[in-house]
Amino acid sequence: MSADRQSRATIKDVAREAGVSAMTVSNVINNKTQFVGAAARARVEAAIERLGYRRQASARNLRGAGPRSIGMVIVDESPAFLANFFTAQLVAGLANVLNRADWTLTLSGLHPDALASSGLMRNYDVGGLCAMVSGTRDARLDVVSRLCGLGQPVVLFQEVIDPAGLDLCLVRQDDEGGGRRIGEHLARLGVSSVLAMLPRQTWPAIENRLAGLAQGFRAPPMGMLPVDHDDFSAVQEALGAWIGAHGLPGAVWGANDQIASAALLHLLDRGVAVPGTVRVVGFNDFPAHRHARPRLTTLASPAYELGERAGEAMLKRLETGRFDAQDLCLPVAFLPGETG
Amino acid sequence: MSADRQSRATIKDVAREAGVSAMTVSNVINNKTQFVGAAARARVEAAIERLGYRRQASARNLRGAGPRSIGMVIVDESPAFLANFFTAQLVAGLANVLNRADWTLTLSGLHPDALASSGLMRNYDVGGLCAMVSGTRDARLDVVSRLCGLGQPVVLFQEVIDPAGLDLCLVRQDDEGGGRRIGEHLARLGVSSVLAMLPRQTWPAIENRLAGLAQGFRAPPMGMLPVDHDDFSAVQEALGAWIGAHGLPGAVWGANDQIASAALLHLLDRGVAVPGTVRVVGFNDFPAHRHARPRLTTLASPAYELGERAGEAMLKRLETGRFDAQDLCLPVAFLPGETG
DNA sequence: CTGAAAGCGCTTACAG
DNA sequence: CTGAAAGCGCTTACAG
Repeated sequence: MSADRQSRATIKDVAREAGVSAMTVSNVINNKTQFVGAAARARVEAAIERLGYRRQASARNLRGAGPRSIGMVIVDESPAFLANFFTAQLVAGLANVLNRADWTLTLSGLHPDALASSGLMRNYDVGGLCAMVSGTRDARLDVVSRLCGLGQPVVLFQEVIDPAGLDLCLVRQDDEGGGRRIGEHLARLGVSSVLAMLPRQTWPAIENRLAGLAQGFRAPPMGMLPVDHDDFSAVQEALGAWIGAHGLPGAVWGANDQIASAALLHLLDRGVAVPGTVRVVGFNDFPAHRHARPRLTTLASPAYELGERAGEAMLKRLETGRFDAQDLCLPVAFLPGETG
Repeated sequence: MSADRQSRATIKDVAREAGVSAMTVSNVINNKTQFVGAAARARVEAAIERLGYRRQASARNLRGAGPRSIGMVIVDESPAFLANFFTAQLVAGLANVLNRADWTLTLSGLHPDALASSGLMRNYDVGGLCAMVSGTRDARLDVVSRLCGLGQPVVLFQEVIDPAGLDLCLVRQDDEGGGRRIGEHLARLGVSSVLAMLPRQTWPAIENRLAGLAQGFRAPPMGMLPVDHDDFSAVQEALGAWIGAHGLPGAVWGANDQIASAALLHLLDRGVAVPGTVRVVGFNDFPAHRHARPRLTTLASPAYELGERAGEAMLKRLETGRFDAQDLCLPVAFLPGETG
């Protein structure tokens, strides 16, 4: 049905076809032009074309400088690990940087319990690892220590731990600065009090947003409401109950746009004027929300850029033997909408 | 800073440490239990643990049955190739199936112009290719013929071409059936006329949806309006202009949910009652739309399952030498909302 | 500028 | 049940 394994042309076949040695073919493939005459080069290129030769990556990696692939692992309870827009963008940025440099991206999504027995741990087939890890702080630190124990460079997204002494680089967005920007914005508008709605299982990124918010607002939120952020109705019920007990806040801040959207629609359903009576602000702009009515005031994540920066840092690390910096922090952009 | 290349333990190191031959280590790693005594096995496992040994994939692939990785290539003009929720879900499904079978997923996004000179074409480092290709029909067919020319199995998503004689399997959703379902639904409600809004650069999937719609409605749409589906305002302006010329249709069908959402909001802004005066229906449910008000009536895509099925088909093909079937078509589910 | 030899770390095929 | 030899297709290191 197709060209099978035994019929695949090797470097020797190309060499014979072109009337040169295998070495010369290798030099042509690798663009070591200083070692190859123009005539030989042309004959080799013609032979490659004629035979449909493709270099076998495994053989190259074995003798050469190791695997030319970077692993991206997303450790998450959910099998639909890319469902998240933030993650998908980040992976796209990473893949593009690597591909441009002739590196490959090996993507895997892993349940926390599956990590220990995964091919990622048992096999050596990538030159370095990028990771996005969810779960409790303990679970996350466990994953990180396993990955770092592999003796390969690791880039960790959206995490805050001390990288000293580890072959580790943190790549994250300025969640604290973003929170501060929101706090300042609300303070300037004369908002009296803020209700913060947060995912039940909190994250360092979220904690930083919250810390920034308190700083910028020059006061802590009047309330902190943990919610099941994936469950739209649960978020709304929680807000309803909170308002029943405490009355309307001056503003609701959702730690991400899913929460903020749910809160916004709940307020509108209650007949509360937004932003007249209550202001609503989110975090991590999700393009699908951009056209919802009314448009949510939020912050734009540099997710794609985070992926790019991670790729660049990793390639540089593999080249030089060490990470230039171990903590890269990208700014987030304020995105004024109609709700806050 | 870390265990470097020269310090990586090999199968020989493990063999020496365990007091067995390299062969026995290999047998343990590969679970060929019939060839290894329990005692030897235990000593090998202990040695692996002690040395932190990981099998080198390149060496295994070179001597063994070839690369244990599948390539997923997304050929798209946009560098943010995963921005699309459909694609991201599909990739997640594919990755999970492969990882479970101890295969790896190599992801790349490629601009159409970059394909010819890509590592994908020049190197042999995956056992098979899955592809999602956008662009005009000619451009897409060109990509497909290049991929099939590689002499490796190819799984192609959401495309309709004749796979006869090719080592090719099509994996797609039942776009025609989905369109028919919508047509029947609107006909049953007594809708008099349908305006179809389609992406300017049309796709086989979209054409099939449209064909199904006409069948189910027992009449072609009264109008076909091509729009820039990525541009929210452009979609709205196009609809406004169309209504100015032709009056209100009985229903608007958006070929995808982005278009339908934009159309819906335009109608509401004009003060048109939805679904009272005009019904609105989309296609390819996007979770972020599920909670927009009013909820869009649409169809749910089995995107994650498409990825899973593709992975299963590819693994089976690599095992048996041929695809069981060359055209897999998954059903879509009708998702009634409040707009149609 | 070109080539013959050795070797990367595994697995295959075979002998005991 | 265990092991010594050969070889996968490249690149490295060296000789001409």
